[in-house]
Amino acid sequence: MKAWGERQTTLEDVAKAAGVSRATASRVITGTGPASPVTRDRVRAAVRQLDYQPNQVARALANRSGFRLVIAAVGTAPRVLDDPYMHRAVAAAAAAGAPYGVGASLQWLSRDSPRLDELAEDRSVRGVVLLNTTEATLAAVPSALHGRVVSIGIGSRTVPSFDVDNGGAATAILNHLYATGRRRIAMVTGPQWMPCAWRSVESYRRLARAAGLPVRLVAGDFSAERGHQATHALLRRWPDTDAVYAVNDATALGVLAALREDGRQVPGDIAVAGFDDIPFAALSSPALTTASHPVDQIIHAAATAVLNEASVPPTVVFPSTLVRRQST
Amino acid sequence: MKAWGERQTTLEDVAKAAGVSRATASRVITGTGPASPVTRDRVRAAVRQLDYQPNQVARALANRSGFRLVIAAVGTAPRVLDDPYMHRAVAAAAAAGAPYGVGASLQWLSRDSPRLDELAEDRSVRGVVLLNTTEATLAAVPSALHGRVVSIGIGSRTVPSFDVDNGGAATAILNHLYATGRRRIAMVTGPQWMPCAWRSVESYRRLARAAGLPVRLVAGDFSAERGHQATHALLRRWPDTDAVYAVNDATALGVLAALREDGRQVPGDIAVAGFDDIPFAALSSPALTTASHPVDQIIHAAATAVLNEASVPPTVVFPSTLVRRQST
DNA sequence: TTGAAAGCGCTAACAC
DNA sequence: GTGTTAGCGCTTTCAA
Repeated sequence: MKAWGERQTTLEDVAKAAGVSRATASRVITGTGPASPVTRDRVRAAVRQLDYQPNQVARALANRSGFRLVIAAVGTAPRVLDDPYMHRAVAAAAAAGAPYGVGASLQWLSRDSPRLDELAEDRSVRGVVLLNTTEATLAAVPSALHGRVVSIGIGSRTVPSFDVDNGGAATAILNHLYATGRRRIAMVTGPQWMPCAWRSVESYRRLARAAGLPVRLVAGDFSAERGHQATHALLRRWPDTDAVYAVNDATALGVLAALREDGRQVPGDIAVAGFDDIPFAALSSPALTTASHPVDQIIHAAATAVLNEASVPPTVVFPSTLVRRQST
Repeated sequence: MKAWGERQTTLEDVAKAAGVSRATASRVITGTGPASPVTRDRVRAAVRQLDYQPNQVARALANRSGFRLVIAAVGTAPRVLDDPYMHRAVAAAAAAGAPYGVGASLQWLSRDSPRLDELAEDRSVRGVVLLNTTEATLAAVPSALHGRVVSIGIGSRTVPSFDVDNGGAATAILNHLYATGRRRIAMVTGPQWMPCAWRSVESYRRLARAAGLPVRLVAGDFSAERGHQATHALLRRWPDTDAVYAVNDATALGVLAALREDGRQVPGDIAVAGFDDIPFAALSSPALTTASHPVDQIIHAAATAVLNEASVPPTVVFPSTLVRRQST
C-alpha cells in the first residue's frame, strides 16, 4: 500500500515543539491525567500551530476501541435493509459519528440466530445500535457488548432503549379519529414478532375497550404491499369500517391505494391515518394524516450515547406529534 | 478505557499454531509475498481452527490506511443530507463496507468551498465518494486523494465516475411520451448548478429539436415542493401542455399534486413521468411512470472500487429501464 | 521461502 | 507534574 501525501504531523512533533514528552502531550490533548497550566498552554499552542490532528487509528489501537458503529437490523431476511426507515437510520448514524471519526455500518441480524458474538469480538466495532429488536435478540447480547449497545425499540436491564412514544402517538391518532366521528376503526398492524409495534396495538385495544368500539385487527408487515392486501381483506370482513389506522405510513399508502381501487372516498367514506410522517405522506392523494417520528433525533441520541459510553437512563422516549392532513 | 472480553486471537497465535513466524503468517493471510504450499496450508488451517479475525485497526495502522468511507455530498447547505437519495446512498455504502470492516460517514461539502483537504489529511479516511459533484469540486480534489476518490455523476481525468445512464433514461421516457401521442412536453429540471442532471436536459432538447416539438423548461431543485410550484408556473405560461417530464420522482410527485389542484386529469389531460423509481412512485395516484435508478448497485460498485483501490475505467454507466405505470 | 526486527502513532503504567 | 518504557496487532524491509 502506498503512502499518500507527506508525513503527517504526529504527537511526537507536538511534544517536541512544546518541549515536553509525548506522554505529557497526550495527557493534555486527551484531557486525562494531570498537567501544569504552563505545559497545558504550550501543548495547546503547539497543537494549534502545527494543526495537529490525532491519528484515530493509532488511538483506537492503543485504546483497543473500535472505529465503527454497527447498525444491526433484526429481520427474517437481509432484505429488511432495503427499507427507507433503515436508510434514514444509517444516514443519521453516519452523520452523528462523523465528528468522532466513526463510521456507520449496516448489517442484517437474523431474527432466529442473531450472530451478536461476532460483533462483540470484532475489534473494529466501537458499538452497536439494534433495530427492530426482539426479546430473543436482547437475550443474545453478549456481556462483552454491555455498555456499548443500545436498542431502538424495546430494551432490557443491560441494553438501554431509545424510542418514539409509540403508545402516545397511537392514542393521539385514535382520539383524533374518534373525535371526528369515526366509530368502526380498523387497524393494520406490524409484523407479529416485532415488539416495537406492539404498544400501538395495545393502545388501540385499550381505547376501543374504553369507548366500547369493536376491535378490528389485520396483520401487516410495515410494507405498502401488505397494507394494500390487508385492506381488501378487511373490507371483505367488515364492510362498514369507517376508519383505518395503519401502523406506519408505508402501510397507510397501501391502504389508500386499495381504497381507491375499491371505489371508497377518503375521507368521505372512510378515514385513513398512518404513523412516521415520511416525506411522501404530504404528497399522497389525499395527503395523509399521521404522527411524527423523529428518527434522526432518536438515532442521533442513541449513537452519541454509544460513542460516549455515557451512562444513560434505561429508557429514553421521544415525543410524537399529530400531523393532520386530508385523509381524516 | 476498559478491555471488554477476553484477549482476542492474534496473528501471533496463528503463527504459533502453524509453527511459522508472524511475518510468514501475515504473508499467507494477506496473499502478498511468497510462501510454500505446505506453509500456506498450515497457516490456513490454523486460521480456520482458531477462527482468527485480523484486527482491522492494527492493519490500518501498519498500512497507514483509513477505516471509513466518507460520502461527501456537495450542496449549498447541510440540508442536502436530508434527502432520501442521500440516505439510500449512505445505507448502500454502509452495507458495502461492512464486510471490509469499513464504516460509512456522511458529510456535507460546501459547493463554494469544498474542504476536501481536510478529508485528504484525515488518516481515518479510507476513501471518498463524491455526490452531486460539480466541476469545481473535481478541481478541488487534492492529489493526496487520487486513487481513493470516486464520483457519482460527472468525473474527471483523476476521478473516475459511476452513474446511471441519465441520457438513456431521459430518451426512453421522452420516446414513450411521444409514442403515446404527446406533442407539447414540458420538463421540470434539477438545480442549474448540478451537472449530473444536465444530461437529461440535453436529451430533452435534442429530442424536441429532432421531432420539431417546442422546448418548455422550468427549473426545479429535485424537491417535491419545487415540482409543485414549477407546475403552476408552467401551466400559467403554457396552458396547453400535454405532458410533464420531471427530472426525478420527488419532483414528479409534486407535479402530480399541483395538477390535481388545477383540476387536470392524469393521464387524460396530461401525462406525467419521473425518474428514479423510488418505492412511492408505485403508490401515488395515479401510479407514476418513471425509469429505474439502481442507486444501490452504483454506490456498491463505487464503494468497492475505492476499498479495493482497484483501477477502474474512467466512467462506469449503469443502465436504466422504463417503468410504465398509470400516469402516462 | 522464511524469520528477526523495526516500526505505524498513540496510550498508560510506573517511576521519578 | 513529568518522563521513561512498554505495549496495542499488524506489515514490511532486510538478511539468511
